[in-house]
Formats: sequence, structure tokens, C-alpha cells
Amino acid sequence: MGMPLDERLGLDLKRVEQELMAAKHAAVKVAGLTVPQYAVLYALAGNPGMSGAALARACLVTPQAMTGVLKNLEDRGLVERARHPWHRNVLETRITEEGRAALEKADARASAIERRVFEEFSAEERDLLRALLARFAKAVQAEAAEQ
Amino acid sequence: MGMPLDERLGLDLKRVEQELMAAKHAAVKVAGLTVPQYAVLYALAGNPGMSGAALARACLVTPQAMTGVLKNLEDRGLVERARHPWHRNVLETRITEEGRAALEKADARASAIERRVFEEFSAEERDLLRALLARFAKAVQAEAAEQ
DNA sequence: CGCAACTTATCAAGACCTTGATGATTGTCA
DNA sequence: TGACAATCATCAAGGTCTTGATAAGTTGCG
Repeated sequence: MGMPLDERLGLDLKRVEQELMAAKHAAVKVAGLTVPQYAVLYALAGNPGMSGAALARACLVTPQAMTGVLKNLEDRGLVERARHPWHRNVLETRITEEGRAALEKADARASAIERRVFEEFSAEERDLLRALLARFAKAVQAEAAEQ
Repeated sequence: MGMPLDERLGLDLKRVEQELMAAKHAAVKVAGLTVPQYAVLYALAGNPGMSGAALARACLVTPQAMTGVLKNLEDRGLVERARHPWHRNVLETRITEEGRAALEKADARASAIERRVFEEFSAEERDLLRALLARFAKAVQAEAAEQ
């Protein structure tokens, strides 16, 4: 069968990503949030009134997936949604006071993880890692485009 | 709020992982498989008779998640399950002929992606990337352990 | 022997993601 | 003005993942 497992760099990548997601999940859980919910609140804190479609693009998911996340956040009163005055088809979403409190509680821990990772590397190493990851993605895209 | 977005190495990691998953998803889809299903069939091809719990560990998911994946594979006749002769509580899982056919079809494309990534880097670069990712994971674990 | 600890398997509930399909609204252009 | 394309929101179906809880078989030790 295809490639030997220990040559598949994708496995190394996946393991680290899973480790990161597990840690973030545990971190934001104390604020009663999931990782996608945290990402939405983070985006809304910086850009009040974003549409669901815009949030979907910012969080790298489909609009359908965003609908579900926003529904959960709205049910729990962490965000509010209202029709855009001009574009009646657009629902403007805003973070509530309660949502901001949850976000800050979650961000304290989630940021600590990113900061720890950031400090693990020197500036040169960070650039190097980013460059290698970019080439990784480029290779994936190149192969996907051919298939 | 916590860390600036462009300093969060986790985002670079996530983007590449998403790119890889999307490409793999599309690759194995032509064989009618999902990525987790492909991972299970791949493991079973090399280790006939694995238990669901062992598959869960091999695929880095919970046993509960594996139950669902195996149910779908069994419903479609791609794997067969039978009680272990001694350990009556264990269900031995084996890949069927049909399952092997789907696996080979999927693996041709999935392996091509991994091979393309492999060939993108020199041996030194691969070791470097692996080492950086390992340090990334170590930093995440260190912070998670403290929280 | 008998009970505790571990492993295995699974159900249930909740959340998320995807593709596909459906409305509603807005802007453009013939 | 009317047709059309683009955008936004959402329902539905299928699959995956999580935690929590339950049940059953195996193992080991007092």
C-alpha cells in the first residue's frame, strides 16, 4: 500500500494539530465555550456587526456550519442578531456583555497556549516553521489540483 | 485581547491541516470513503483482526467515535466483525474484499498527496520540520499541563 | 473463591462539518 | 422594467467527534 506510515508527514502534522485542539478545547471549556464558538466571539469582538457569511469566511468554515454555531451562541445569549437596516437579508451579529465576559475568560487561557508556543521558538525558527508549512500547503494544493 | 492573530502559529498550523484534510477528503471520496474510514481500512489491511479499541488508539480517536465509523463500514460491507474465540468480549474486525478494493482505490490518490509533500522537502528539511513540530507539541503540552 | 480493576463495546446527547437544495434580497444590465 | 447573477440565511441528510453512562467479559490479587 502506498507510502510507509513513518514517511507521511501528514501524520506528524495531524498529531500536533490534535494536541493543539485538545489543549484549546480544554482551555475554553472553563468559560463554557467550544473552540469554534471562541473563534466567532473573538472575531465579533474586533468587528461588531459581521454577517454570518463573513464570520464563516473568517473562521474558515462553510456558512451552513456557521449557522449552527451562531444558533447555539444566540440561544445562550452570548451574541445578538438583528436585521441590517439597508440590506434586509443580512443579519448583523454582535457580541453581548455576557459573551464578552466568556470570551475574556476563555482568551486568557487560549492565548496562554499560543504564547507558550510563540516563546518556544526564536524569531528565525518561527519564520522557518511558517515557510516550511507554507511549502507543505503548496505541495498539497498542487497535487489536489492535478487529481 | 490576548495574542495578535498574526503571531498565533496555531493558525498557520490549522490552515495547513485543513488544506491537507480537504485534499485527502476529495481524494478518498472517489472510492466512496471518508478520511476516518480510509484510516480504519488502512490499519485493518496491515493488521487483520484488530479490536475496535485498538483501532481507536491507532486512529487517534475515542472508542465511541470508532464505534460509529465501524458501524458505517460494516453496514456497507467493507469490514466484517466476529467475536474473538477466547476473549468473547472482543469483536475482531477484518477488511472484506470489497473493502480492500475501496482502500486500494482511495490509497492511490491519498498516497499521492503524501508523496508529493514528501518530495517537496529534502531529507534535512523533513527532519527539521518534524523537529519543529515536535517542539510545538511539547510547548502545547507543557502549557496544558499547567492549566 | 470472590471482588476490584481494567478492557471492550455501545447507547445517548450535544456540537460541528460537509454537500446539496431552497428562499429571500440586492444589484446589474439588456 | 424584467431577467439574471451574486449574496445571505437556513433546512436537511450524512458523517464524525466529544463526554457521560452502562454493560459485560478478563485478569489479578488478597
